[in-house]
Amino acid sequence: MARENKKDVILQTAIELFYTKGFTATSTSEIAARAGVAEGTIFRHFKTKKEILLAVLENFIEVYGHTFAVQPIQDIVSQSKDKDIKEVLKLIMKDRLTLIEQNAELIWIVVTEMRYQPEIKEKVIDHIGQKLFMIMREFFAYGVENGIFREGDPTAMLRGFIGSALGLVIQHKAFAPGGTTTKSLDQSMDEAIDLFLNGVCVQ
Amino acid sequence: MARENKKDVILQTAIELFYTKGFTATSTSEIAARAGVAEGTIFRHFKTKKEILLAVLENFIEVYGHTFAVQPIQDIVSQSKDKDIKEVLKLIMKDRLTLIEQNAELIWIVVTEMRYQPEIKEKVIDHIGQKLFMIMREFFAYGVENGIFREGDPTAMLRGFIGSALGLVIQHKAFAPGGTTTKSLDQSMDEAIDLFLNGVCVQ
DNA sequence: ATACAATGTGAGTAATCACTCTCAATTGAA
DNA sequence: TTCAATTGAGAGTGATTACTCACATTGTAT
Repeated sequence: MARENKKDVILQTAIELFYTKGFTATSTSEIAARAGVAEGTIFRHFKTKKEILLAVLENFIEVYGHTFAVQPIQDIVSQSKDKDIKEVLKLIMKDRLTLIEQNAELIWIVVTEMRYQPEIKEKVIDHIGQKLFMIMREFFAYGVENGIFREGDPTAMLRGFIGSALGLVIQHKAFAPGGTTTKSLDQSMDEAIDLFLNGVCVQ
Repeated sequence: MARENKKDVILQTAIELFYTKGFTATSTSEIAARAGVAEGTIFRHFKTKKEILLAVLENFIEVYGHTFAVQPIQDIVSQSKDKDIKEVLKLIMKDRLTLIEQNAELIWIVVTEMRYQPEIKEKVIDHIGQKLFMIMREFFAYGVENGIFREGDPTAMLRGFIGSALGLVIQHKAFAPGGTTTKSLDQSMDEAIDLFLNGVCVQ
């Protein structure tokens, strides 16, 4: 019941509802009811409903602007000395995939609403896109230099990686319940990473 | 002004608006205004607003249930005899990617709304998912048998392929205008296909 | 304890929503 | 032409929307 708490509860409830129902389909009255606060309280903390979405976006940017982009480089530097570098790469990718999977709700909300609201799109591109692009360039450049990756456009590699991750997440989040999927997420990740690294062709 | 025309005009307008604004954010009055009909006319042809979305879905199923899933197998069977099979594969993938690119609006609407409306999800899984899964199993099984693909789960391969395509489409549809992308879609496709076939690692 | 600002509340508001209803225009068959 | 059915139209409906406002409660500093 602390003061700062209510804002967080509202935000968390909003994320849940935005994910399950969509932004426009979620009413402020429903957020209030589910958060256990009065509707007026929402507008005490957020000027408009859209501002809640923007807060969600900042949450997203915070997570992915830092955790996603900065950490893996530190990891790869500290761990790549004594281990097989391909294994380290796998670990890092798995770590990234797990992060994506864990924040699938945030990702979904931002990616979908990005298409409808240009301001969000710009923010995402500015804060995530460029940073991610630069980091990935480093990431793949490092791999290329050490003879792990072949020559190629880092953007294409990044796109492929994100595509693989998205495919995984979509399958598990959207199709898994009620579908025929019996494999664990961990196993699927291994397959996806292997496929991303080695392709489908016989070598 | 023909009778059957108005229904088509309404549907087409709805697709445009659903794509640019989202389903719930699009009002029936706006559809009516943009389609140049009275609001009552909409409900003469569609019982509810949701029924318009279901009509969009059937449009989607029609296109992808046949054109997308059935035809490529016929193509690969008829063409793989005398041509380099890897080239045939490329052609087919390119064809599929183009189809996805061309129907990106339909795909977006269905994929997003699928998450919110269980009935749509079921229909998509029943009509597209399973069909696509079976076809792809054949597709990759054929490749494995002929020593083109290595052993592996067709589902993972399918997921990777769809991921690659999604990454491409997302990049081009969501980021391209205003972004730093200068490459043609064709070139990006080649890169994506190459990456999907051979992976990022040095062989 | 008192004062003051910050936070919480819920009834209230105008606008908009999906949808209905009544009636006019158009159609096709006789 | 005549009749009946289908289709188009648009004002009207209750419900719901995001948001406001006057007031109650809380926390903090003096």
